[in-house]
Amino acid sequence: MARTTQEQYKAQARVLKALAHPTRLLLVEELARHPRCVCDLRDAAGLDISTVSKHLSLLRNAGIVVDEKRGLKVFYSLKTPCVLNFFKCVESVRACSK
Amino acid sequence: MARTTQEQYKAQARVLKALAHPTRLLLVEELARHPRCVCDLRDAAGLDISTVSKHLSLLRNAGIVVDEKRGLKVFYSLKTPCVLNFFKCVESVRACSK
DNA sequence: AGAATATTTGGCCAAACTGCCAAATAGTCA
DNA sequence: TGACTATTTGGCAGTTTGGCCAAATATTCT
Repeated sequence: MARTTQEQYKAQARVLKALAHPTRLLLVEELARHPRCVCDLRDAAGLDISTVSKHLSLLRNAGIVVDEKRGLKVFYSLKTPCVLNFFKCVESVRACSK
Repeated sequence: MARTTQEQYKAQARVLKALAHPTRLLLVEELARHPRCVCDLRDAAGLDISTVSKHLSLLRNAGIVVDEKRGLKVFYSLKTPCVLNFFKCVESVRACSK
């Protein structure tokens, strides 16, 4: 297998960075249950809706969620449910590092 | 299962954040092969040794690596090899999001 | 002790991040 | 069209990040 390049590390880091924020982890977990509109996610996060919208847009750019407009509302859902594996991974790191 | 708390999200985010940098991913991959001293890792990363030292200290604080002094050198190694699962996870996200 | 080597720490600076508010945009409905 | 709702965008302020250099620290060896 070829050595990992600097570009590959950057791409990997982009994905991890997108998830590396408490609010975005909460959003991902909410979306794991089922698709939600921004206003529902604002309630779940307890932040200004513009802040939530920016977090979602960041997750979309990272390829983690997708959005779909229905009438006035925009529904977000997980594009890559495999991202939920991260939760388990993180918990094992935290368990190991006790 | 109890709902994830804000504190838990913060703790999870700290782990992800520690990994969310190209240089630190490179360091982790190097350490996955075998323990290395800082000077070797500096060569692998191609950065100032003080910069590498700070990245390693950050990884140590996150519980991802441990250090051991041997003579003049300090050897770092993975504390939680399970962290390597992240590479696979990230690659699947990137694969999903094509 | 003094010289040499390996690492860490502190300081600096430019860039990125994250929250809020206000304004702009898009869609619905009377 | 005009009012209303949902979301996004732009801008501001305070904080964090990540690189380098210089200085401090720790260890070894003569």
